[in-house]
Amino acid sequence: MQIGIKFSVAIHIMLCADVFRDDRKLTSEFIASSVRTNPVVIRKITGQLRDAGLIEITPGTGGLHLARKPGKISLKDIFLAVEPVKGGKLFKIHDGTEPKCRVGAYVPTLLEPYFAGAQNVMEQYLSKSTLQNLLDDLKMLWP
Amino acid sequence: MQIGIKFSVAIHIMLCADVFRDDRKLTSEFIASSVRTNPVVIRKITGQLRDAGLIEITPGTGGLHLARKPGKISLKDIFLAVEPVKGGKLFKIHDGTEPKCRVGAYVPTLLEPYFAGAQNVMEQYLSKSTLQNLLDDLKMLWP
DNA sequence: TCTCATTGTAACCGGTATGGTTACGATGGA
DNA sequence: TCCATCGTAACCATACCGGTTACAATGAGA
Repeated sequence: MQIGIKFSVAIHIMLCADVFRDDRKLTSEFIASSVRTNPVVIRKITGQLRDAGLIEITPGTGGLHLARKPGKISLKDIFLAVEPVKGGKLFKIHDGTEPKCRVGAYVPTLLEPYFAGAQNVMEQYLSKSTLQNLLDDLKMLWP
Repeated sequence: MQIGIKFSVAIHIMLCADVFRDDRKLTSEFIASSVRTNPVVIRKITGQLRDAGLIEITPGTGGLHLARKPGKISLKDIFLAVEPVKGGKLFKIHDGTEPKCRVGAYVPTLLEPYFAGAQNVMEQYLSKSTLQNLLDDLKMLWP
């Protein structure tokens, strides 16, 4: 079990959106060439980022840009935009347990807050890192 | 994308192991009746818990018991025992990105520490909750 | 030694998610 | 009107999930 690549690709897209902002029109074709995948894969993800209000896309002509400053976009924003976490719960809990059993009857209720807490600290952590942080790091890596 | 029910079932098994310790022999059949699933599902998970050194199982005769005190078993121990997180990395990162691109060339390296950090805080959180905490909570729920 | 409840494990199955691809209509500026 | 581009549906191969059947191996007790 792993969280899929849509999250990392989405971040890749957002970084391109800022870095190439003044240099070129950011088409799905160009971004796909940087990610090395199919343009439709990019368009599916940009669609989700747009729905979440993180980017704006010009249909027809083409091109996209960030909807807010990179310092105001967190990794949590991006994560929630593209990862289909069913019902917002990262951890599944088995249900339909035996109600006559001293353990089975309570397990789902019991686990709920523990799982919610674990998910919460992770999202909290992601919300503290912004696109700006990544951009700063990226520029440090450039020759 | 969600983390599967093996984790919650594994916790369920561990709770049974302690609660019914002195009352009955803990067969996969009995545990399955509490979880309301197939005994083989239980045996597959108990096999992983045994391999991780969290429980001991008597083949032939049947029955299982905790390998250490509930206060010494954390949710992280259980999580790592049963969830097949490939390569230990919770977040996948797309690879094969365009090396000639100022963004593509660095994205995988760039994201690594952010993702590791997010995974780390979650596991850290899980490591702070023990089976004993759950047992205490459970007893509070009993009539 | 034989019996029998139990565990370990392989094989299989339907359902669903993933990641990618093709195809085509809709959009909007030149 | 033309044309590059986006939006979206449809499709595909692969993998994973959760469960099920089947059967050999185990070990206590008659």
